[in-house]
Amino acid sequence: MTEFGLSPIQATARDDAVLKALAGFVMQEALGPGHKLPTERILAERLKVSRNTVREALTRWEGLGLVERRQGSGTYLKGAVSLDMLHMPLTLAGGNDFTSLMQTLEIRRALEAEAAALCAVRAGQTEIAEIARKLNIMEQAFHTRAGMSAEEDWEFHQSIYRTSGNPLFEQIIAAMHELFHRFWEHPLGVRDFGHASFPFHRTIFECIAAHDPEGARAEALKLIATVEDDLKRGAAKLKLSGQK
Amino acid sequence: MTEFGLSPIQATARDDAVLKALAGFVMQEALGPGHKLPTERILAERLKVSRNTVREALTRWEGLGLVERRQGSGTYLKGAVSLDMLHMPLTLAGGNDFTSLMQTLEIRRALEAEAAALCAVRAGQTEIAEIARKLNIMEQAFHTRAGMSAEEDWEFHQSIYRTSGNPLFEQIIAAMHELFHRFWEHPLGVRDFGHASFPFHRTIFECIAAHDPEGARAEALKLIATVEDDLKRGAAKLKLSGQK
DNA sequence: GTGTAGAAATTGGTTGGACCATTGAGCCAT
DNA sequence: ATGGCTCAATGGTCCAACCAATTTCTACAC
Repeated sequence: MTEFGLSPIQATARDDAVLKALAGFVMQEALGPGHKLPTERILAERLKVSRNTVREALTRWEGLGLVERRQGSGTYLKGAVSLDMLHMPLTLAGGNDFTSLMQTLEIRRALEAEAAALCAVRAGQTEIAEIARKLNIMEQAFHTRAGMSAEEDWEFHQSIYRTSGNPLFEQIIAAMHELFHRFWEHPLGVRDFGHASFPFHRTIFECIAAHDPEGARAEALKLIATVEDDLKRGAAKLKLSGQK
Repeated sequence: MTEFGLSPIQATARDDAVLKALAGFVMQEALGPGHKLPTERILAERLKVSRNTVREALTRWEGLGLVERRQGSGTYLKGAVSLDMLHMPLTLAGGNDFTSLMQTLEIRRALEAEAAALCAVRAGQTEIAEIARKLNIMEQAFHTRAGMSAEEDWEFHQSIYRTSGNPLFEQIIAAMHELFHRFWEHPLGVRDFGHASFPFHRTIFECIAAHDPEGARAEALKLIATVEDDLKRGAAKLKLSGQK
């Protein structure tokens, strides 16, 4: 079954060598997200490779979302980097129809419920306070801006994923989120999209604060159900065009 | 709610333009995995960009596992490419420890249960027959080879994901599966890994055939639980090294 | 004719140097 | 202080080579 961990050694692997050295440097210097790392020219000189090679290596990290390049400014770390890191690029094919939207929600339904349950189990006082903070910000934005609180809403959810203790939840759900919003270029649908989900944010939080995993799971499912409902209503409203 | 579709316009985005053009070319020519795509030099000439830029673009695709470069031979497609693709690089920090294994299982627990439930709802006679076939193959392999049936086991599960009607399940769980097995370089753990999960394959199938979504979900959860249990037992068995 | 070793062409990998576009810091006049 | 200016630093692009692995072609021996 196992395909032997033997990777066919490549005669030329300067890129990887550069990345390994750079990862070592990052760990040694204890650099974290936001920190700026050496100039391409400096790296090229220090590592005794061409600047072009350095660029290809950094391009890989950029593609992995580990690093952000700002022209005229520098290259900055965007995530935690360590030597023993596993990268698993996943490419999802999408379609622009109602079905695809629903499919992203089916994934979210499964993951969101599990993350909420895990969060309820593992959240400590600090994490609960943080989630409460995000919840208050979101509720306030919701009231002052009459429902326009997508940004704060998303941050509230993210704090839950993080507290689940499993980084994969945040990464995968974030991908679903992006996939969903990429198809949502046309807000022709329901005008008050998201209103129905509002009350469940607080009920989810209360279950988490009470360390009630099954309750949190149930409330998360209810929340997703309202979104699915909104979506179906929107699709029915304009079932004239773009159905296929 | 939307965070303003205004993406910070980037003056320079030659790389992306190259990839977009190349994706269009691949679709137009109906190229699939294994096919060879134009030389870097030719692409540079045709697209009126430097070969260097072409290389950075291809490096991105290579990092995403979409393409494979063979020096002296050419660049070959390794996966399906379409214009509307979402690339989601998953990064799992921490390396070779027990925690990472468990994290992939937490994701599988959520998705596997949901997929089984959806499958029970949506499976028709044809799909049920196909799943039954895979189940029989797997059970036979299990008995004749004394438990070594990982390949057939996986195919059985895949047929369930496909029948769920949502391709995202198969893609994401496949990623988790690969992630899991990449950590599993050391079968030092439990000798009869997977034995405990065997009976639940048939119970899951029976629930699906009976169109019982909640039953299928429950059985899927039991199956994952046995795997988690095996894993914990294996970890306890060699808790001397590599625990951190 | 056939097979094989070696030359030649092809192709990705690397190098070094140059220039452009953007950013940010310092400076100066208002 | 503020706004605009210059100017150095930095990432982005381009070019023209050359290196290394692979493939293809060719000529020679049999």
